[in-house]
Amino acid sequence: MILAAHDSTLQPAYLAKLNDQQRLAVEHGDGRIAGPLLVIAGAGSGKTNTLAHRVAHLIVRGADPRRILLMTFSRRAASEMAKRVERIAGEVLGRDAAVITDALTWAGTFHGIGARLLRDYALEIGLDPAFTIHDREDSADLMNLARHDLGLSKTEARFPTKGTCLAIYSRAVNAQAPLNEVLGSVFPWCSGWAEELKQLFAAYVEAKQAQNVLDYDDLLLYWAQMAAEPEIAGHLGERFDHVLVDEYQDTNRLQASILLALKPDGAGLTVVGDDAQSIYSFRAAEVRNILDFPRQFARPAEIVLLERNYRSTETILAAANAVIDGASERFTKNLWSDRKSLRKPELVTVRDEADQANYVCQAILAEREAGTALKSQAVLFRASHHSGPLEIELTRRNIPFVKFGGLKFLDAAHVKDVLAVLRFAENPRDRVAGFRVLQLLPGIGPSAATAIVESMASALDETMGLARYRPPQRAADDWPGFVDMFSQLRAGSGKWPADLEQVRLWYEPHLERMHEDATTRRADLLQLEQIASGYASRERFLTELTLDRPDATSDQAGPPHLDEDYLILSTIHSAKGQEWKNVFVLNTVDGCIPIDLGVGSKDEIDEERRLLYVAMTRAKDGLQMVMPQRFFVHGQAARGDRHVYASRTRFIPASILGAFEQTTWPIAQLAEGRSPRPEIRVDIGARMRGMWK
DNA sequence: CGTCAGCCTTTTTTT
DNA sequence: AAGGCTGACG
Repeated sequence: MILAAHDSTLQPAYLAKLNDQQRLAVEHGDGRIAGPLLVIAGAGSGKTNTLAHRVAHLIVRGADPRRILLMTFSRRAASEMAKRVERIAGEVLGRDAAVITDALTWAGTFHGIGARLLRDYALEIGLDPAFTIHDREDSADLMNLARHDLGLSKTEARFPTKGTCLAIYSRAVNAQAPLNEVLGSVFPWCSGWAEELKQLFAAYVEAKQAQNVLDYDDLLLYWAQMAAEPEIAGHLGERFDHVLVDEYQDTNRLQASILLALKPDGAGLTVVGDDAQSIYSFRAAEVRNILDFPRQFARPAEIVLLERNYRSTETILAAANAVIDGASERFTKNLWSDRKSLRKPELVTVRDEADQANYVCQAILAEREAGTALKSQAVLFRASHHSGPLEIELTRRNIPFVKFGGLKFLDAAHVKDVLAVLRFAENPRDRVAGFRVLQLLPGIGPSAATAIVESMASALDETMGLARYRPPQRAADDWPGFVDMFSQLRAGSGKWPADLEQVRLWYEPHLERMHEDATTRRADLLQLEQIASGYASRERFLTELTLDRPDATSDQAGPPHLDEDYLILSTIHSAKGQEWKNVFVLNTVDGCIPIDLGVGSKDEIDEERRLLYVAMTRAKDGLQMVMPQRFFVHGQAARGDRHVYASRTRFIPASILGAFEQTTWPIAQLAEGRSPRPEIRVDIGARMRGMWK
């Protein structure tokens, strides 16, 4: 033993801080490569902490950190994990810990790790290592090109849109299921197009290969294919002594097959998750992955259950347990906590979304007066747009906030434009990028852009092909400047992030020509330059930005500085793994959660229930769930704008109301002796408008 | 060929 | 409420 100096009979102090179950998980194999381990970790049960301890323990016991593969759901989670590992290992190893944990280089998301491995093995699997990665929008655009080429956009009956096509493709890849099965079970309204879709997907795959681009799914698919190749599989598996996976309930079949290929006997494999928090089945996540894990190997996995919750008060947990108890199928038992509290979670009835926004604002400010920083409070919601009215109200009242989930600033047209220029320079075969960039020039539309891209593809050297092209008369003025910039970027004197500044300077005149609000947009580009300076090279920047997009939108409220206090707004999905002292859940009504889309199969409804459970279990001390009674619905030409009335979410039936405190806001409505108003309401405003329609 | 205006559908969550 | 497709105009 290399680290014999550390007496193994003497327990390191960090182990004493864990409970029995946690210690079992940490000490499994006691630092050596052991059989597979499954940790079922309920919400707030110290999951991250336990996993970090396990990694630290492995290192303390002599494992080589460069040979530990740690896969988390987001990069934020990965760096958080690395920090904790360093702190824990530091207790034993002292100053050396920082050096040792710096060597924990294989920590990241499945997709991020996949991208790195594919660049590494590119030559062995016939891939050009300079590949660029398409995000979902880019993929959809490429799908659309193929869709047009095949004449599918002009069919008699409506062919599925680019987004739907991509969703079908992605589902089939990630679930490892045949097209017909996917169509039948998830996209029944597209079943009639099976043959055309097959053709389309074949063309899509060919286009990706011709252009040397990979989409998100490819990062897993190529990895899985590579790992299925016996010679490479051996090499790959040898590379890592320990493989640890967090949030295993949200992995799909493709990811499970990668793990199995990496460690066929499960040796050194640890997975952690909670089936009650599985909320990504729309992404083909497969709960069966975690349920079936123990039986997957010749040597069955050991199972450790973490059921003690350290996060929430008893009353919050009681309410959350009551909600999840209604689920039809479940693996884990109820969590328990000994954090006493007299305060039950609140169910707050408000009149409409405007009142909801007002209520939340005043409640948040009241909590802050009572000493809870804005940062310790969060507002969660099912769909990104649910927070719209609240965002307006927060801005009006000058309450700083940061929103996670939903549209990101990377999706803004001007940011995409600039990134497309960089990607086009990085990989001139990337047609989606080229197409977008070329059409920025006035006088160049779809057909000229196609011609240019073709001319580049047929030339030996892309830059030469570009330079040789004679632009249309109307584009003549802007053409030389563009070619100039492109050549310089291609020549790649390697000055990063100077490249980005050069692109911005070129782009600014176009920005002003195309957008009214050029000033605010330019601010975004400057922010992008800030972000860019944190990356070592153009390739790293492009790859990592695509795989791990900064998720807060820079908002009208202005990007809060790091030292400032700000409120957190987040979709429930993006709130995964986080916790706050005080949590508000918006729109706790049927139609919002569960969301009222499509038919809503039993499985889908179950997932919505788990979503509400995840939202509730984010709260440590205070939980308030707001129920607006009516919603304003736009559109529907026949009816015009109108109100619809909502009722309490079906996941909180009358039988469990006892777990909640029910209140109404504004309080005036509860005035003494005032009887409840009849449920008849008239929207006078809509009537007045209706008079003129 | 490029651009702009108007009509139609679609409508969640994310790597 | 937004994006995509079509058709008319320059």
